[in-house]
Amino acid sequence: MNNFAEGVPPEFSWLNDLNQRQREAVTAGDGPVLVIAGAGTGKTKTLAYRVARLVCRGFDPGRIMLLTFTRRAAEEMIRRANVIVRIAQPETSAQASRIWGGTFHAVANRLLRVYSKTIGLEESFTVLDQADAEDLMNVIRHERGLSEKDKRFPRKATCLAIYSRSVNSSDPLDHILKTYFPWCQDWKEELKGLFRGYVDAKHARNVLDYDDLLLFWYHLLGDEDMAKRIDASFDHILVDEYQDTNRLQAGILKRMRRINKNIMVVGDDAQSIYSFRAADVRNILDFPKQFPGTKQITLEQNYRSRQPILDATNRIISLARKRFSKDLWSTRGGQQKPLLVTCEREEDQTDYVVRRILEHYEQGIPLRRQAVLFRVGYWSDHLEVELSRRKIPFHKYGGLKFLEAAHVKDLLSYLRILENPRDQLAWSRVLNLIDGIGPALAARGFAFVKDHGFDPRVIGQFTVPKASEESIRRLGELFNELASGGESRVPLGGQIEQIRLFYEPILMKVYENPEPRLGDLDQMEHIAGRYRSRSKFLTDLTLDPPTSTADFAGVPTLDDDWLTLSTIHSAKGCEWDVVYLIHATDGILPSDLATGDAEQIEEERRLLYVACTRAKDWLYVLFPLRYYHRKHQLGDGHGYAQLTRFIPKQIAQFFDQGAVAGRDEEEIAEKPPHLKDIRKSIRSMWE
DNA sequence: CAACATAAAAGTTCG
DNA sequence: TTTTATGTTG
Repeated sequence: MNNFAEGVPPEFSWLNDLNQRQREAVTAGDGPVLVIAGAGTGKTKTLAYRVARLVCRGFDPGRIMLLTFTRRAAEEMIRRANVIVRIAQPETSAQASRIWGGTFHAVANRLLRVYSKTIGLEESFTVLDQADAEDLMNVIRHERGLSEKDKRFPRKATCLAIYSRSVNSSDPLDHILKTYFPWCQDWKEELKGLFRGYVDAKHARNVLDYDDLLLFWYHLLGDEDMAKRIDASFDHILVDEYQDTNRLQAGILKRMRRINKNIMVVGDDAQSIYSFRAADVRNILDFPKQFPGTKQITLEQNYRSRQPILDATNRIISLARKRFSKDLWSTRGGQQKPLLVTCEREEDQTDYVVRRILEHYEQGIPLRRQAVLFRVGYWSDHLEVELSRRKIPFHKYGGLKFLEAAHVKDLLSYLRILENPRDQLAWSRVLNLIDGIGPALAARGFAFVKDHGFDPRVIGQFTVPKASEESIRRLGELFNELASGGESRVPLGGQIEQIRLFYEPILMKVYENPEPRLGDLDQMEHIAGRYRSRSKFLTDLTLDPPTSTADFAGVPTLDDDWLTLSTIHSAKGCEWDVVYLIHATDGILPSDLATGDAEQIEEERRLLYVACTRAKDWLYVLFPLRYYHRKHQLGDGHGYAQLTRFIPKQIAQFFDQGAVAGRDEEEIAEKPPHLKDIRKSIRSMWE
């Protein structure tokens, strides 16, 4: 341990920012540590300080691994750690940015590219996103004749879900089928065959899916020498959101720490909301068993929410079946209870939310510090329309992603071919786009390329019907320019430009409404401008897909201000001054799709808990009584919808209650949360 | 063999 | 509403 020069403030001066428990976690010595951190208890801060302290004590940042749930979380922690390091030890040259930080998947990708040779993986492998993986699964499904109508074999998405759960939970297929996919039980043998075919197909195409990233990492560590080598190259491992890791991830950590036992995991069992990804709360509950000698620290002081909000959220979670008992408390007092607002119709809910947003805005809370949360992406549609109409800027997180749009996938397919010519999915996409070429010809075209040593340039010589001759020749020319002379010759931006020259006429013809799609291509080119390497660009897009329009817009200017709309899942780890939870309706939260068994319902309860604990000062829980356009069947159509079952009477009393009726009627029985300053509003019209 | 038309069925949350 | 299997036509 280097202790640097005198005159530097002793480290306890910056450790004073922490409470005693946090400090214990930050300064914990060697060995396994489990931190149970309730919502808003300074989890990010604790991890950032821990990283900073390790760096200050002389650990090489390149030998620290920080696993988080999103890349943004990792970047934020590393940024904060860097700031602290620079204050604590201005003379150090240690850069926290050299840390191995990111999601399990992203770190796996990085490790696997280093060790690819040892496990018989070609370094140029590409990563399939979910849609690609589904498509590939579908190819095998057809090949094996499992798709005839009378068979009613599970659809591609279901097949992949079953496969994925098997991989991630390390449970036997039998058990998975019985528990989660009982209607597919009769297909056990066929599914096994399908999965074998799927694994082979990925191998042949030199691609990995998301699950493979973890699986290959796990198996890489299965070799004892290799495991020792990798173990020895990381002094410390820190894991955030441990409650949302699955068995496979736990297995990886176990194998990463066979010798060195320096591992700290942080999480909150009350916020476990990813069981659909095979996350297993037992991971965090059993951690002390997996790592004997674990030091356990619980953080209970909440720095986020005002006490009345905590009173309500503590009650909500207190109804959960089993949990690590902890009661959050805050020194942030206040009188304002959270609000429970009954709305007559969805329109009333929208009106109410928009009005409150503007009021808070005038009160001095910028849009950036307000957020609207919902269970499922499309439930914000109505609100989005209204926000656009009123020109209130917003960014939406979660829900459909740009990358899933067909035209974006088209464009990326050209790049993927250049990167990995064995990627048959990309080939069939690109070939099918040419008029007159369908699945059969595309397959022959791929075989043709394969017979010529996977050189994409030869596609120009592939014989096709007259109508397609010209197009295929130009495709050959395109690849000729881009694939010749190594990657460096044409910069990524130029590559995309040339591809667009070829692709845009096709796009105009194939899609009915091409204008907004052209705009998306502009944005793709714009993002690509930030990358030098094509391979990095492609993997980044799949491992860290842009989740909102904000990611596309690049660095926002300072005076930009926008409201956040987000699914509850994407809101994890975030906080806002004002939070509006819309559609807190039974049937939506809990989702009708998730009321199968008690465990699923419990998870929906935690979802509500996560949503409510995002709020610092103001919390609004809204639910409309009536739905006209029923996107899902809510009970028996005509009846009234009901408030979520997770806020029964005895809990509702921790909320102030209000109701909103039609547009023209006034609010009834509601105590306004603050006095409206009408003069100020009127005046502000002219500012 | 590609392209379009038709009918039925499923439909979340994310890396 | 979108996806998926199948039927019909050029």
